[in-house]
Amino acid sequence: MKLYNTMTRRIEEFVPIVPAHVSMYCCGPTVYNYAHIGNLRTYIFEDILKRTLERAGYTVRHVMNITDVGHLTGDGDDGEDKMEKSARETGKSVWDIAAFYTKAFFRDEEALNIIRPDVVCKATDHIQDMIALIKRLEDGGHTYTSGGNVYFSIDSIPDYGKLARLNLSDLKSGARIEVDSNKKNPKDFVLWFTNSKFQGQAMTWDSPWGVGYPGWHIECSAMSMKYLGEHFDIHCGGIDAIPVHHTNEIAQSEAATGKTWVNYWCHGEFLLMGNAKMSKSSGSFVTLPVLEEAGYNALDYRYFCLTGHYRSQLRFSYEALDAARSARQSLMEKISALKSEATESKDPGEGAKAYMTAFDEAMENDLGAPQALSVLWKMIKDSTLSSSDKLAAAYHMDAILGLRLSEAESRKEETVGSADDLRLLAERTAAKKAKDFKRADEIRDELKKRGYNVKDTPSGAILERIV
RNA sequence: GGUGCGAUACCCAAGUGGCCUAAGGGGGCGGUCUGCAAAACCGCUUUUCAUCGGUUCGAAUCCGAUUCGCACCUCCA
Repeated sequence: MKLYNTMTRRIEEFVPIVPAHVSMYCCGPTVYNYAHIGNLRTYIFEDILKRTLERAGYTVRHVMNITDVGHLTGDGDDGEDKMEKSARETGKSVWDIAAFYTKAFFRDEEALNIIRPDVVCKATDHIQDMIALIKRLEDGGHTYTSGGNVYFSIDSIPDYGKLARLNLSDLKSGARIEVDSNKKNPKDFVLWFTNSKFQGQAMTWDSPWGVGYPGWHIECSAMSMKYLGEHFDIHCGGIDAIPVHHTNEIAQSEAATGKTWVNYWCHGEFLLMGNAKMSKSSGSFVTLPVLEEAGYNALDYRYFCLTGHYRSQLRFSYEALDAARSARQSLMEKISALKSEATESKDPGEGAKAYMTAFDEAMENDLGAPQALSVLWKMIKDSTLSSSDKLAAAYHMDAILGLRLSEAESRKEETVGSADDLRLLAERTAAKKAKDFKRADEIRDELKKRGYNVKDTPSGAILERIV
């Protein structure tokens, strides 16, 4: 299994800390709003990574956090809590907001056939773990208190910014924002707030430094170490997390333990909307339910994501999504036909196995999903393979692709349409036989109005729901 | 101002020194089948990889310049 590691900027052979086992932490959603399809692209990438690791023979322990304490918005470390803002705008409590959007998030994940992580941990359930970690940093001399807040001092460690390859002297902190005057170094960041210029925070906890709430980065360090240990294999997220969030996570985690924290850093690229990235803060964004209401299946979006490499920007457009939908529907149609032709389930023959191997090789080479998908199509169209072999190979591939191919309806079992619809269909068949084509076409039009296409297959006419 | 990344045929998108006269999908066109359609199947849409120059026996792939686009240095997947 080969993976691109952001830390080394190279594709490396993956070597786990514990043989045959992978510990993987993924930055989860901040639940103050719906996830948009750009967010979801990253979770699809992580799901594909996990499935591929399992195919490669590893047992994966997958941990994801839910940021329900809210990251801040606006200027520097002293902004307004997004959850507070959302709560104020909707008139609900911050706890209600978090619960509502957490539920919505997992509904989207389910629709996209993303396997639920082994551990899903909420920040608000782990405040004591964060406090303990901050205490440890304080004892190690990595913190200072200023203006009521506890800061992490980046000058207390030798290699701050190594993931992002930040050149500290060239950075213009404050080029776009005002620097917090309490900071000794502009890149220092808050571990614990007791002093916010926004009063009336609903979420506060007691701590050795006073009543307040944790900074943005400490939750991922505290929870990942709690569930995966102080040294684990893979940490995932979106590329935007590299220069600040992951950089600070590394700083505080390695300062606390004094050793390497994570071996492999994997980042998913952005989904572009037109020519710009999709973002929550810009106000307008597309969610999965928006696509579903427009008549797309969530899996059309999953397929769309698979057509591009996870480390390349992918441009979203409805034209591209239409293409993905056509391709996926055609694939389901072919699987459906194979299901009715396949005779017995046995070990696939050599020809099919060659495709399966090519598929796995593409996936295990830094997740070459687009190439893997092309292997699937070539296999499907290979006339030298039996239907049984094709079906077995397709299922093997779908264990990673996650397109729910096995749920394609078999033509044999297909019973689309009500009794009345089927009676009409039979009447059309009779009319055709009697060469009453006028009547036959009338019935076909009527069925179309009812939402079905009529398909004349070698084994007789069938109905297909118009999507 | 600094730092990364990208530009591939009608569209999306792989490929990163010879197996590339560029995978796969979508769309379009033509054909087979059909009473006609739809579906299915077959073929075409492809000597071409932003531009210019260089390295090399050989470049979409490496180097340099140019143009355009994106991202990050503020929260963001």
